[in-house]
Amino acid sequence: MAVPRNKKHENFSEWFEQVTLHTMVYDYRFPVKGCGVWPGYGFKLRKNVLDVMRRLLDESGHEECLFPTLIPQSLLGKEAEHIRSFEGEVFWVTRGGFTELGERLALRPTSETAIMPMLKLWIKDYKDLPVKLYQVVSVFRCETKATHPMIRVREVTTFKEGHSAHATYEDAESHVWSMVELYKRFFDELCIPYLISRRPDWDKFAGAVYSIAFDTVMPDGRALQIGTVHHLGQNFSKAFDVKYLKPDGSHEYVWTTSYGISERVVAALISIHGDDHGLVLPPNVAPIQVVVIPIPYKGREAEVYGEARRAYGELKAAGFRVVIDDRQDATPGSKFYEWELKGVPIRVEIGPRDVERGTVTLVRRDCLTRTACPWGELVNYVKQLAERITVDLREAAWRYLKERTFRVRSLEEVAELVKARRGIVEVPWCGRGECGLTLEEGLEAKILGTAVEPVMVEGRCVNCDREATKLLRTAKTY
RNA sequence: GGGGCCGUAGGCUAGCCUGGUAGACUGCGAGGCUCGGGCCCUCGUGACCCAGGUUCAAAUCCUGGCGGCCCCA
Repeated sequence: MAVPRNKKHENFSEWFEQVTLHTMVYDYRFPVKGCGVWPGYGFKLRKNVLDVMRRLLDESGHEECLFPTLIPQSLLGKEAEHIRSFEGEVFWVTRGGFTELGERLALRPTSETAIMPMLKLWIKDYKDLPVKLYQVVSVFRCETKATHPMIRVREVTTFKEGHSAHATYEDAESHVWSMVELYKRFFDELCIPYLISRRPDWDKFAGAVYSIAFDTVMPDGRALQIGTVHHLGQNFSKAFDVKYLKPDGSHEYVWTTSYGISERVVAALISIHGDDHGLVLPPNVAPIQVVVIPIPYKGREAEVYGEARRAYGELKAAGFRVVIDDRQDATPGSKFYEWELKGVPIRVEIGPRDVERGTVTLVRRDCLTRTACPWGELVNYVKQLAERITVDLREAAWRYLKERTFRVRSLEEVAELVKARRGIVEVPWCGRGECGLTLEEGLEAKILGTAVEPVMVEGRCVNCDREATKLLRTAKTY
């Protein structure tokens, strides 16, 4: 493959598009703005990531469902605030064949308004609660601003949206925080670091009481929202008239929540771990975990290929996703290059030297270091190496996020850091919306919100100099 | 919302200013030679985003569309 070793930090956009294209993870050449294709290798990666999420949701009592893509205008518009925030970027289907439709149909921008009328049919009394469901679908937003492959698209192809309905505010509230915990476990498994913030009131999900969001920092220093959890209160249940019968015979509207992640998680995974050689994938989601490469030498071919096949067989039997690259028309060097680009976590090399010594050479993708492994230990070594790589990737990623998170006390400092796109900046804040909005405008940056975890807040609001009560996070965003 | 740059084989790109035969590298196919970090050689294959306009002649100039990148608000 004729790929120059792209410098990830020199031109991140280009690196991302080139690496995902050349590894067949994602092809952004489809001729519709903001729409990309997942070829086989990328689809497998995406599937492995989704399987982690499915496992976590299924274990927590969710049921996977599937709702229609088309939502009639009358339903989409039922919750006033909700529609107000989306209406500028909804794709509308107005015609079927040659005839105008009686009612316009929206390509769902998210599914609250498709799910609520069904909950109304499904929920009768308190025994039907809570309802916990999710679906993985495409959602559509006609982005007016610049689109970016996988990061800001018009068809979000991998929207995992969870929805729940509860009998009380408190039940919904506790569900919100248990979903925050679930998302933490999810990102931990993918070795993706995050900051969790309560979004400011002016930027919460349309129709929500409050929104909790996960952000990470990309290699160009911009923050990327990778997950959200919303407490929707009774806003949707009132708009859609979803009530349940209480034990005392009275009726009450249900309390709902919703929470989502998208292919942005895959984008974060690729961007955070990747390097100038290409992808670096955590073993648990890598489509191929181990590649075996024979290093033939004149006169020794039979032994080398034989031992390589033996290694392949042992690893396969042990349950690894393993391939053997025994192509005879490619040199070992070019194979190293290709499999590194694809991010395969562990490479097994077997050459004449290994045959003589009775060893196998293992190379880890993240740091490219070699170790010789005795034959009897192969499966154990690979297992341990995979765990080691996972731990090291996670640590390196968290170290990176910490290096990219700043805590300062003055307007000058935050302005400088934000303008230089150094990452996420935390500042003391009085908690008043007007100060937040003034900051957002003055800094030309997004206010991500306030730290969710307990933090010591010292100092005075960077905008108005009142006593600070909260830690405010801000950054340039996607 | 405003401004700039750009679109040439599968990938990366030269040519465009100054209109006249589209060239390299890589990939792909065949053959030979190699093989512990992208071997090499020969032959073959394959492209001017779309629609108009100007012109004897358009990849090149003009207008519009579609698509991409960057900067500013």
